[in-house]
Amino acid sequence: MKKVELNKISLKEQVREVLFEQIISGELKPGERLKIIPIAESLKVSQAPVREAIQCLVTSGYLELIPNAGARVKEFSDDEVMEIYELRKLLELGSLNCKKFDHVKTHAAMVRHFKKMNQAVSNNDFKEYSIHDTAFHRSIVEYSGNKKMLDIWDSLLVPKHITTIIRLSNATLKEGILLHTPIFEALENNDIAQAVQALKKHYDYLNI
Amino acid sequence: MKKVELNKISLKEQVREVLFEQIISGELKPGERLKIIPIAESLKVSQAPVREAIQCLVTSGYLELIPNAGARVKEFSDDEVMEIYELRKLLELGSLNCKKFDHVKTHAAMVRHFKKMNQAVSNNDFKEYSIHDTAFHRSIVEYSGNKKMLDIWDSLLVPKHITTIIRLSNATLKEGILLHTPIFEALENNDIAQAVQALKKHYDYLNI
DNA sequence: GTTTGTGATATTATCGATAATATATAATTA
DNA sequence: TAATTATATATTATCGATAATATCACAAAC
Repeated sequence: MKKVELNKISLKEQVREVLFEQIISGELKPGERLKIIPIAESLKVSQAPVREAIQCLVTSGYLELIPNAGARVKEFSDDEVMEIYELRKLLELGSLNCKKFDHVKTHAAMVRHFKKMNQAVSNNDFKEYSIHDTAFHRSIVEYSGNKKMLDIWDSLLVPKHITTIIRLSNATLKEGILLHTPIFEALENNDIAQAVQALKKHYDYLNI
Repeated sequence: MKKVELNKISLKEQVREVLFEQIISGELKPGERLKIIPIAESLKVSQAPVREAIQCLVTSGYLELIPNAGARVKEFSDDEVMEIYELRKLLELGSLNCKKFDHVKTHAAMVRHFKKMNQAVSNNDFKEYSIHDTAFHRSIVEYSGNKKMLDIWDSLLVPKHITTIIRLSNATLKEGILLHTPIFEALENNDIAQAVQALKKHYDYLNI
């Protein structure tokens, strides 16, 4: 019988996933340097796949490259964080106005994540809250019908995640719930204009 | 005296630039495969820098990677092109509404490029027209004050360039001029709302 | 005539070594 | 002591070779 190996992912890709996980989990902190040989040894691969994985993460904007001095986890200034939020707002509002925007699917996803967000508030579970808050917003862009738009929205996620996970408190969670309610209520009524207003208010509240 | 070598760019970066140039110039056509060893030999470098340059271009979305079968110049479907235009429209309109948007600098740049566009129409120079058309739109995003926004806008440029350069005719050039005039006239009067309307009309004309 | 199998070839993915460069430490001078 | 230089060490950038995988052409079977 022929030996079949489906889904055999390249080492480069596997290394990239490991490093990505370490970046968003905070195990690798902003500013921290990534050294090729130690990483290669710990993962029991040669330098090449590690180098390539790092290159990918640099191009994606998660790492910063200092020539001949390696890559570090990118640090985001307040200005950059503000830029990223501005873009998120723009993309989410733009998604609502896309011709192919599917408000039914968006609303269904929102109901699901909104419930989880409420549970997370009860349990004081910041991480869980953060996950569903993100998914809530993502669903708007997801059903815009514009894949490239979603790619770009996703690319803004890591810096957002890194910089906000620390600042969450129970009070902000409860405020968060209040900000999201009007958005999917508007979509429940198939009122896009109203949803746009509610989303604008959400971001206004964050001074964006 | 100590020998200083400024601007010594890595081979990977140099290879990336060469390949990038070949992609936007059309020398490498959509769908065409990039083979590492021939490229390495022709540029007189080893495989590693070529591989890394290709990885970068894949991550940037200019090339497509088929595992164990190399990279090809990405082909863009009509749907994808439409998505890209939707995003351009969104980013340019969003830029006009940015807090830090500098309409004075934008207008100055526009005047410059508008003149060149008119010259290009007289000379029937499609390439020159295309360059200044792009620069015209880019200046809106450039002076939005949001660098990340400009990065994203730039990343949409290659597919746009590849897919439109072919379709230009003298008639479309003349139409183009008419579409751009109201935009910078609005900015001349410091009327952002009017500029937004003019830009929307421009994209409406293209059915976006 | 179409499908399936087989081997030859081409190409990518990965490897570990070396050259180029930066960083850290010690020695030297003012 | 502070600044400078020399030396040692660490790390990246690049290299060319090998292993793994895909592609192609052609023969054999149905």
